[in-house]
Amino acid sequence: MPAWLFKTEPSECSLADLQRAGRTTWDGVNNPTALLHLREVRRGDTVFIYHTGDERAVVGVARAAGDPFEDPARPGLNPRGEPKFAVIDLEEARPFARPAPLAAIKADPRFKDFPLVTMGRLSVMPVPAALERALRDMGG
DNA sequence: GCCAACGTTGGC
DNA sequence: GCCAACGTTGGC
Repeated sequence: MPAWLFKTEPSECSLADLQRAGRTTWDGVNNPTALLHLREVRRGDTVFIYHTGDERAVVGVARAAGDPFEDPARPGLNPRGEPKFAVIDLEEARPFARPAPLAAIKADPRFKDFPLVTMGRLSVMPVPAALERALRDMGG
């Protein structure tokens, strides 16, 4: 099952918020590359949640509750005739026993090509299977 | 608060 | 279509 990493500012939508809400629509992705990745997520996929700002750590994991769909709040088509903005529902958010800090991820050579390290502004990215195992080892 | 990286916008 | 200016993200 593919895995992904979503970034969020915890003051906007934290892992605890996701947990509290149960099933939550993940919206607000604007970056074209991030949207390309978001459209590839499928129901049941694993979604690691990363907190930006002061925390800077992968804090837990959730599950895609369905496939991506057009953002009802932002209708409109891109130049290729597809809906411009996509969103997805997440569920089953649960925290890691120990958050995996960005500093530890950066220090681990297995992550040297991971977009979280190499590409600061990407908010949705694929997590290769080997790195999914590495993240679970680090975090719980 | 600063800055690097990247995207977007608008004049030409 | 080019490119300079500006905006945004997010670490430091």
